[in-house]
This record gives sequence, structure tokens and C-alpha cells, in this order.
Amino acid sequence: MATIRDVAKLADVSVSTVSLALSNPGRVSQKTLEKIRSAVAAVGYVADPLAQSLARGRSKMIGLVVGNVGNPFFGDIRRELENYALEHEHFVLITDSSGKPEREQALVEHLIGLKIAGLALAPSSFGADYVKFVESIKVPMVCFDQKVAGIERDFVGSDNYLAGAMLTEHLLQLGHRRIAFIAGPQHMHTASERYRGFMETMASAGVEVNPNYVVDGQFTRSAGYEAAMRLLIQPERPTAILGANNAVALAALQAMQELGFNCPGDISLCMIDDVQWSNVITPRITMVVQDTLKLGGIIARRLLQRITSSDAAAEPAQDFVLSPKFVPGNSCRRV
Amino acid sequence: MATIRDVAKLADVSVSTVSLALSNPGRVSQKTLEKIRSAVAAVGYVADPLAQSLARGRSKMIGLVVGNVGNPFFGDIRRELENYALEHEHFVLITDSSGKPEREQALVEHLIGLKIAGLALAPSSFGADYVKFVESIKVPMVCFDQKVAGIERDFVGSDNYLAGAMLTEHLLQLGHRRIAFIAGPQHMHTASERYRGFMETMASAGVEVNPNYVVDGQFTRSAGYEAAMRLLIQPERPTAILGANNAVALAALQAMQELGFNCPGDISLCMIDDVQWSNVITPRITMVVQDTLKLGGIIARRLLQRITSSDAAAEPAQDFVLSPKFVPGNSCRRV
DNA sequence: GATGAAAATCGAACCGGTTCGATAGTCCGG
DNA sequence: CCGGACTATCGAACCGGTTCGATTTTCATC
Repeated sequence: MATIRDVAKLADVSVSTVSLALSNPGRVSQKTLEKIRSAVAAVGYVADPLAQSLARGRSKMIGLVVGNVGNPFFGDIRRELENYALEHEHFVLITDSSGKPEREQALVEHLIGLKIAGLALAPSSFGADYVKFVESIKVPMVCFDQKVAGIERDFVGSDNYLAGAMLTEHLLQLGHRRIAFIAGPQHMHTASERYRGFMETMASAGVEVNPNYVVDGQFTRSAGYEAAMRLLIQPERPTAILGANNAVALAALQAMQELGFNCPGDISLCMIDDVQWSNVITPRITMVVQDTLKLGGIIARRLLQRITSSDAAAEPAQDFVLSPKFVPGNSCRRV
Repeated sequence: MATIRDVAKLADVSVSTVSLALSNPGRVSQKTLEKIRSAVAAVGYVADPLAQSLARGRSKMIGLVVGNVGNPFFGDIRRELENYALEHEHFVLITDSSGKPEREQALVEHLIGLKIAGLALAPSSFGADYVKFVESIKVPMVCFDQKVAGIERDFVGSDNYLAGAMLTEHLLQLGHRRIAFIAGPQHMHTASERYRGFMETMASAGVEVNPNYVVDGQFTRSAGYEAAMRLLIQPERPTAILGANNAVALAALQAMQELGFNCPGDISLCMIDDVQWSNVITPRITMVVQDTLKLGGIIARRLLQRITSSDAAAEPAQDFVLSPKFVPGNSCRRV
């Protein structure tokens, strides 16, 4: 591998001039610039990014830390960030915390050790210690998906209250009153907001919520399955189930199918967030989806702003909250 | 951030002794080791991985390059690799080529610039130029999923011929003769092997394959959809469809649903490779799945062998081919 | 107590760049 | 023709470690 000194020797200039010419072509004379350019081409010089990062104290890499790269929700976000970063000569490193806060922390520290230029983080935890940890991150960053109280950082996400409210209203309009809700972990902002959207919409409609109809599905498939089962074995069954995310709703569908219930004949079902292949699932689930493409675009632009412009870097933290979209299916019937 | 010189000063030894003590504690005296250890603790020293990589010429990072991190097939592989790497103090960087060879190449070069210790690559292309590119990679590496002819590197994957043959045999045993095959891009090893498995099994059963029944689905949802439509509008329709991967098979299911065909009543369907949530898709598709967990384990172990042991690094390239597993559903009926 | 080998430690060079203050050269107005 | 202001280039220090040959220390042996 050719080094900058090889270039300098061949172009008969000093190493510092080569470095200067390459990073700021306007500040050297036309003649030397050409000499250097042809020398670069001759020896096939490519700067060592590691050495550059060490000397500069920062690299051209952007860290993306998510809880589950397999989740299609992150797919668009990742893609948008990658494309946008590429346009700005940056390079995205994806890491997966498997939703474990301690691993997330280790990953973030590793990335910072790599002197990343910026960080896009989907927080996996909450609480004072966690906030302290995130706030200790000095690198330009954008949080997304999960809004964590107390973190003074840019945040990009969806209006989860609205998401819960929209589906609740939809079920109410169809005449449902016995509506069950499979909730997520309440310490998560998305989960508690969706829950609040459900409860408040029910309340404003003057419909009382049967406490047995609110079960905890932890946003996971297995807990959602158990929660759904608890709903289905009640003597006075709900006529509709609202799943706070895709995993618990589909787990509920599975439970219904296994017990022999027909959806929407016996019980209606709707959910927040899409899954891959949702349109070959029978019935097509009525859902509210996030505009992941747009979310990804905002995350990407905001992060690169903060990275490339010192003005933007100094701006106070800002929240970007998008409205989710209603996608009708045929999993909810009028009663 | 404390540097190694701070430690050296505090412990009253030279920088080189500190470095030696930290990387090889056995080669310094007990007394100095303790002095250094307490100095490290006192200043909170953590070695800068970037500086280490630069000096050593290699880092503790492992690159994982795939075509689509969202594909659940990669999920288990990634997880296995991450866990195993973590046990050996390595750290996985995931990158996504979106299936584009030129981006894959750029990513690989970037990773090599980062002086990664090893590379797990799911090849996205083929042909002489591509082989030359991959062979030019000097870093310890393991290829997986797609076997590329001409590449002399460890390969981990499944027996795709068997996968195609198993499902074909299954359909034949159920009495089907008019069996259609939605193929993948024939230049891909997985696709051509699955196709071969289909054709040869049909041939050995003495069943002629109607050329109109073999269509190209490109392994993608959109092409698979079109291909399925072409099958379904034929006057003499097939009684069963075998999808060469999950995307084309589910696209076929969608097409069938849209046209009003019942599966398996009118047409049976089976596929190679699972998808998330396949058990809430109606009907449950009969399929052959890869043992992704095991694949991931082999990839991880093999790669770390080559990284950590110079003996293993010198071994010739080896193929690890696993048998896929039959998973019955209820999408195929006896005729 | 001298001798020699092994063990412990050190100094300097190096990895491959960046950056900044200093120096040399150029151009212009007075 | 001289002083001043730029412009172009350079040298050296630095980023934060590793590594290897050289030097010093230790210790057993004679």
C-alpha cells in the first residue's frame, strides 16, 4: 500500500503539502496540485482512513444502533440513512443490541472508540442511569423511535398517542364496545402513548374499559400470545382486540386461529405497525403504520446537518413527530 | 481521555513497559505489573482501539456484509456471529449492500481500510471480475449462502439441490403431475441448484415438465408476482406451484388470493425458506427451511478459527453444506 | 566476587496521516 | 527600490499506541 510519503517523494514536495493539497486543493498552486495528482495516480495512493481518524480525532463513519435489525421498521430507516450518508461521503456501521441495554452501551462505547462522526440511536432503555449514559455521549446524535424522558437530544418518531386513538376510534365507529387492548411495556414511551391513546379515546366516547380487557403483551410474540389467550378464555369475550404492536397482534391472530375463532367473524383485530408480507396474511389486518421512509429521511438529514455544520451542531435538541397512517384491512367487522 | 503516557508517568515506568504489561502481563515483574495496574485504574485508562489498530495493522472488528439485513435468514447468522465474536473479544460491524455488487465492493474496501480482523460475506454477484475481487481480499474470510464458482474460500451453506428435490418429491407423492416452478436468477448458485433439484426429481419420476410451467421469479416479490400470474392464466393450470424462495412463493399466494383461487383447494403451494410470521399465514405453507442457527454457528467458529489461529488460517478452503429440513404445512393437498 | 545467561525495562522508530507555526517566494503600491 | 501583505511550501510535533533491538538488572553458578 502506498503511503502519503511515497506520493510526496514522487511529486517532489513535502508530506504536509500533499496532505494539504488532498484535503484542500484550493490552497496549493495549480502546478503542484497537478504534480501531486499524477503522483497519487501513479502510485495508486488511497489515504488510510484509520490514520486519518487518529490524526483528526474523528472518522467518516456513522453508527446506527438498533434493537433488532431484522425488524422491517428499521429497514427503511437504515436504507435512508445509508443512502444519505453515502451522498455525504459517510459510511454507516450497523450494530444490533438485541434490545439489551448493557450490550447497547458496550456497542455505543465501541463506536465512540472508533471516533464515529455521528450516532443514530434507537434507545432500548430508560431511567436515570440510562439518561445519564446517553447524555454523556458527546458525538452528534439523533435518537429515534423511542422517546426517553429526560434525554436532551434530537428525537424523531411517530405520534403514538394518535396511533392508538385512531384504531380505537375506528373500532368504536364500527359499533364495538367490548374492546380489548394488548399493551406493551409501559416504561416504553411508544407503549404508554399508545395505551393512553386507547384509554382516552374510550373515555371520551363514554365507553368504560373492562379491566380484564387490558392485558400486557410486552411487545413480544410470546407474551402477546399468552395475553391473547387470557382474553380469549374469558366468558364474556371482547368483540375486538387492538394490538399495541405488530408482534402482539399477530400472536393474537395465531391464538384465535388455534382456538378456532374466526377473525373478523367472531372477533375483530387491528394493530399498530406493519409487518412484511402482511398482505398475504388472512384476514388482511387493519392497521396504523408509521411513515418509516420519511422518518429515515429526517433522521439522516438531521444527523448529517449536525455532523457537517457547526451551526446546526449548536442548535438545541428538537423533536420531529410524524403522524401515522391508517391502512384499512378486512379484519374488523361492524357489530 | 487518559493516554498510555499518563499511565507510564504515574507508574514511573516507560511507555513501552506499560504497553508490554497490558498486552502480555507475564513478561513483566509482579511489582511493576501491580504499579501499572493501579496507575491504569487511577487515571481510568482505556486503550484507544484506533491507535492500536493503526500500530498493529489489524483491529478487533469483524465485518459482516449481507444483501439485506432485514431478511430473517440473516438474523440468526448475525446473532450467532455476534455472540461468538463477543466471547472472543471481537466486535461485529454489519453492512448492507442492498444486493448491489458495486456497493458491496465499496463496503468491503471500506471495511478492509478499517483493518478488520475477518470478513463474513454473503456474495451478491458472480463471474470472473467478481471472483477476482473476492480473491483479492487478503483478510481471513468465510463466504456463506451463495456458493460462487471459482472462489477459493471457506463456504457455508445449505444443500439447495436437496431442498428443491425434497419439495418436488413431496408434491409427486401427493399425486401431483402438473407442477410449476417459479425459479430464481439462474446465475445464482442457490437458484440453479434448486432448479436442478426440481428438474432431476421430476425426470427420475418420469414426469415431463411442461415448459410453460417453469417461470422466472428472480427471487423477488414483484417478479414472482408476475411469474405467478403467468402461471395462473394458463388454460391448463398447474395443480401445484413450487416457489424457489419465500418471496416468489408468497407473491404467488397473493396472486392466487387476488384471482380468487383457493390454496390448497385449487392449487397447492410450497416454498424454500421460511419467513417471519409464516404460521399466521393461511394456509400454513409447506416448506423446506435452512438451519440458520447452525449455519451461523459454523460461520462464526470457522471465521474465528482463521482469525485467531495461524494454523487454521493456512488451511485450504473448505465447504460446509448442511441439509435443509422439511416443515409440513397445509398448503398442499393430495390429488 | 567475578561471570554469564536470563529476565526486566527502556528508547527509539514506526504505523500513516494532520496541523500549525515558520520560512521562502511573489506581487503590489508608494 | 523598499516595505508590507499575501501565497505557497515546508518541518516538526502530534494523534496514541506497538515493537524490536539495546541496555540494565537480577540471579544462579563457579
